[in-house]
Amino acid sequence: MYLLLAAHPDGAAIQESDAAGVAVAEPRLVRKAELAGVVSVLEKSRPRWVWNRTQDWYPAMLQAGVELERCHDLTLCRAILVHSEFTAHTGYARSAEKLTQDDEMPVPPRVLQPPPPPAEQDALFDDLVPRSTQPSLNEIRAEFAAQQHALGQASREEGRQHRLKLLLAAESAGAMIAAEMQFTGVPWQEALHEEILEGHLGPRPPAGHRPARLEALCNELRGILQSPKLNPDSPQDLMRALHRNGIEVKTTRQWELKESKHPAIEPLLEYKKLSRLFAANGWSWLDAWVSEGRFRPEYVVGGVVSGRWASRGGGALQIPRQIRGAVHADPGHKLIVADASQLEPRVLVALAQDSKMAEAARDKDLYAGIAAQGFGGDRSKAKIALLGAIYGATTGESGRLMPQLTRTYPRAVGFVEQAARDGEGGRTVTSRLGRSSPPPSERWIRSQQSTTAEEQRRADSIARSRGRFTRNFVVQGSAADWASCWLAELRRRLRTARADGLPAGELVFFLHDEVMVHAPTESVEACINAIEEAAAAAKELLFGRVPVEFPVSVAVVDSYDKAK
DNA sequence: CGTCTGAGCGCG
DNA sequence: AAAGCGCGCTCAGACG
Repeated sequence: MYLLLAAHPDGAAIQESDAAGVAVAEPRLVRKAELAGVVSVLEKSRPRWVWNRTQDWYPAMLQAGVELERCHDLTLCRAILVHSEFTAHTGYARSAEKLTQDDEMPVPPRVLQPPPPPAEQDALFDDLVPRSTQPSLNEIRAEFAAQQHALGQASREEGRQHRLKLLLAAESAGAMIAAEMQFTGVPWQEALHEEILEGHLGPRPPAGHRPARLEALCNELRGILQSPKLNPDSPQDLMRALHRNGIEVKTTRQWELKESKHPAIEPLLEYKKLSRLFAANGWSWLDAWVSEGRFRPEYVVGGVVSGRWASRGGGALQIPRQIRGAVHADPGHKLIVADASQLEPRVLVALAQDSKMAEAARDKDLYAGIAAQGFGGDRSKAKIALLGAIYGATTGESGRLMPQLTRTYPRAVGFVEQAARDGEGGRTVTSRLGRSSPPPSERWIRSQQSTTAEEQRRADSIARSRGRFTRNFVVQGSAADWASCWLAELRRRLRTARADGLPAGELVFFLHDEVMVHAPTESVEACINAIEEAAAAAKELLFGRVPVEFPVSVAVVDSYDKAK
């Protein structure tokens, strides 16, 4: 059962349709004030809600205490279907404008409208219905029908249609999970965060001032470098001061500074580290992003072309290890932090069906397995070589190890090499579930008409760059497919437990290949089972019964810094 | 005054 | 030794 939901001048319009997007009942108009109640009643028949964008509707419903099971996010699904190679031959994809590699927009609007301005926090029920211009019910129905039709035309070869359908469901589930996690928030103890800050920086300084510890280091540097007005935050200023003191660096990056033995280096590196903490995750960050013991970041599902999530505000996907101690479970609760070990190389094994590498992947530590098979037991070499293959390294140690890797694993290396050649040649590549890379950038297209030798060199460089992108895309994108399925399967299991009246954890954080569940202590064991079952289910959904393991490492902790 | 870019560094 | 993929954020500095 599909329920289409659209904004309407008086509130919202709801209409039931079949799987093809054909209306099977009259539309029903619902006033704003009644929407949450009506939706909550309709939810009992477990429909799939079809709406333009999850973030226009779902956050306000969560505020009103209404949780939903499933949806079809037309905007996210459109972005996938328009670009997917599995539907490239359909009228739907052909008539759509494509974004290119250098575009910013997630998807060009056709039926669907641009995003509304950010919602006002204090007008909850007004926001239950999106205010700005929104597609009408007819437009929603037409777009849904067009998407379902395109999906039906997708190639059935090798289960492609099924995989793409799965991707759309997982992406839509992801949108709901993102809204739910933002609503729930990451448990964050401000007092612990402040302790960490004070321990490193000293007491909170007045606005516009450096904390005591940074001030002291700054003065020390000014003395050592004989530069009384030095601003260590200015790379240019700093560079000049270093050169005046005979420290001949080309950049002021950490690794390059570490080369030098000069007495200024140690306090400088210390300054940089602390100044980063102060600027990026200091007291102002705490003021801006943490309230009532929760950090509520905004996730951007589909924010990365590969299918990974991005985030907006608060740097949610870059919580530094330094401050992870502030992420702390509530009383009577635990944090369950699970990550998929060495996800990308394992995904490569399954994609390439490399049975030799699959043997190595039977080891809980894949890199150790690889090391044993061809790198004389040297784990770090094995790791560098394999990551180099996935990223397209050509120089340095990683580049030197490539021939050895290729000899041992011709299928796995051949798979990423093919993706690289496709990208260099301007073709698109596709993840396991059917998310395709964007077509080449304008630069790539223009560079093809090069005539002079100089232009040709430039063109080769642009092509190789695109090759590295597509090489990585197939692996990163398929890993993102896996992670989306993992997340959706985990959510399903947690919801089932809760519906059965059992104590159940809540998903509170997701980071590419890692999830965090905040769980009542008595539910920890069940949560761990759910996490592991979901991982196994995700593998089977993507690859079927292949002899490749996707082990999950699970830590049950009070605070995030104790995981890993 | 605001907006943009590059450097640098945080995360996977 | 510091590369090869994907991001977001802050600051300095340049520009309009």
